[in-house]
Amino acid sequence: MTQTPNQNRVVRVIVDVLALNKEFSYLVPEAWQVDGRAQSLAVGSMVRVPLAGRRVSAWISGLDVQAPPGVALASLSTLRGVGPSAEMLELASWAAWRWAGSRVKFLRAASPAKMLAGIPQQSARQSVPTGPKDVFAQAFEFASEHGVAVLRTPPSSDDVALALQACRCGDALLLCASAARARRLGIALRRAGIRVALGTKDWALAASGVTVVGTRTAAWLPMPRLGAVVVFDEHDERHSEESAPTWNAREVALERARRRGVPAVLSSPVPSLEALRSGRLFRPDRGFERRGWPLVKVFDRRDEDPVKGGLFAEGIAEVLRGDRRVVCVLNRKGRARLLSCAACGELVRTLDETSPMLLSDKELRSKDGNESRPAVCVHCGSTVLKNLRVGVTRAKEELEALVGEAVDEVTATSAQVGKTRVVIGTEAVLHRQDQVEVVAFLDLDQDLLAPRQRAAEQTMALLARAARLLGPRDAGGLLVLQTRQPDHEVVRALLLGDPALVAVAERDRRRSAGIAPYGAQALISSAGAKPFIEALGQPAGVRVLGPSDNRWLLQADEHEPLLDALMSTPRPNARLRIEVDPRHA
DNA sequence: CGGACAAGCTGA
DNA sequence: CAGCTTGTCCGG
Repeated sequence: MTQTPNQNRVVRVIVDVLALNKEFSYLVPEAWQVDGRAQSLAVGSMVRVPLAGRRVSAWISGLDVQAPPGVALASLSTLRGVGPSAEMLELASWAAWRWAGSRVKFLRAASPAKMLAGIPQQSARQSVPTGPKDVFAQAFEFASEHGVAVLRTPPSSDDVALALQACRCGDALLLCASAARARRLGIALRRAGIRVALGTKDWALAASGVTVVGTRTAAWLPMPRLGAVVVFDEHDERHSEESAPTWNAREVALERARRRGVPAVLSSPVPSLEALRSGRLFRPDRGFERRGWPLVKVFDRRDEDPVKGGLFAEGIAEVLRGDRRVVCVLNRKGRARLLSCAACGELVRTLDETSPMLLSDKELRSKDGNESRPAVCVHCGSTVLKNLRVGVTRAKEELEALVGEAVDEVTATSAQVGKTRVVIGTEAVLHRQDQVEVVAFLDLDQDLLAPRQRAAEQTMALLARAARLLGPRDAGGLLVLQTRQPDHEVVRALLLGDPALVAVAERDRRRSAGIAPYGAQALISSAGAKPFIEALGQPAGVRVLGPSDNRWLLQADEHEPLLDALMSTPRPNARLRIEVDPRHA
């Protein structure tokens, strides 16, 4: 078989059909050779192709390929426009492996929403004046040499200064956890004279070669002259996609930086273990960091009169009354009730003190059912246990009585912010309110003891958000915690302004449980789980646990053997959900 | 995914 | 047995 050497006679494509994990070959129409369309075809170009009697969108994955033998090829239908670069195609393939998902999902994220015929390139690279030789500069210096640096900054740290530091390396990819924060940063950078693409709507601008600011989806924007990566609040769960594939923007950005050989800086007031494992930690001096966290006041509720002790600790009224703006947080996620001893105030917990036990049939039982004992306090032997659960709505009434004025309730569904001086709500209230002087966590134990693997870490993240709302220590804000666990590492970390305490405790927990980043897990569920597990067999280095509740858990010491096995196992013709590194397992 | 085609079910 | 539903296969 002969082939004309310089013309794209046959091309390979990835069709935009989620369930089709296969590539196809097509002929380039003769007419395209004449009018120049054939010459403008590139890997990543978006086309339409006939497939099984209909027309579907597709990405070119290979030019000038050998035609497969014995197949009558159809021709490309239309040239739609510019698509992701060959580099982004490869990144999408990597992400499909990393999160055991469809490459098509990632290619869609990397493609423009509106079709473009071409991209004009920006003129010369922008220069940004050098800044002070601070800890930001040190982190970038290290990352330029070794790839990744982790920057532990206090909650109210300066995003713009860090972003400018990144821009000194060239076009920067700057990922934020929320759209509001990304917008604020983008506008500030534009004001500083930096050319900025803000979010996926600016795909064409990004492709022309500028700095990119956005939320997790911006990790997929084209950046022909990428010079540095910063992930702000890298610990924030909003960097992870909730639905499968559950990809994480920090990991995608790191891989992108690694492939380009550009520095990546992960910044957070409470760095994740994933971050701490991927690069060296940089932080400002202890005094500076402490001053970046607000003042903390802990109400230790173990010492209280067990009969009188309601939702509010003795002495908290003085803090909540007055003229300061107050936000009270009471999370009532989950249905689990929480018991405490009416005599000594200790919480009723499992022997390892990690999760609450509930009363069922006059017996205490752990949530997983593995542990049970008579309804007696293990600390003092009292048989009188009381329910500590109070919902936000009732708490609001009690709070109104306590402070002697009206209190607004703010929930995730109520769109408006609270108008009263004192406001109460679930953690959603921390997203809504502004200009707050006191944040009081009325029941921190509920968060600390939540039946989730990462409860301590998530609580710390929540407290960091509250701390950001309050501002640095000299702003005069106050963080109030009501707890029966004043010695918990989260509480101590806050009192000392030292988030490392949580990281150390969490590291030990995860190491012994074999959870990422000290191991790899995948949760297999839905109707197709059973046939999939059967087809998977027993791959080397992978442990298959379950089924429990029709879900299987796969474990491995490293990601590679697990992900390779997931990728090479054929998918059954049924709904299948694979969650790599699940947050609750 | 969605069309094609085959096998299975229903009703008169 | 036509006419319809449900299942399985496969696409260039």
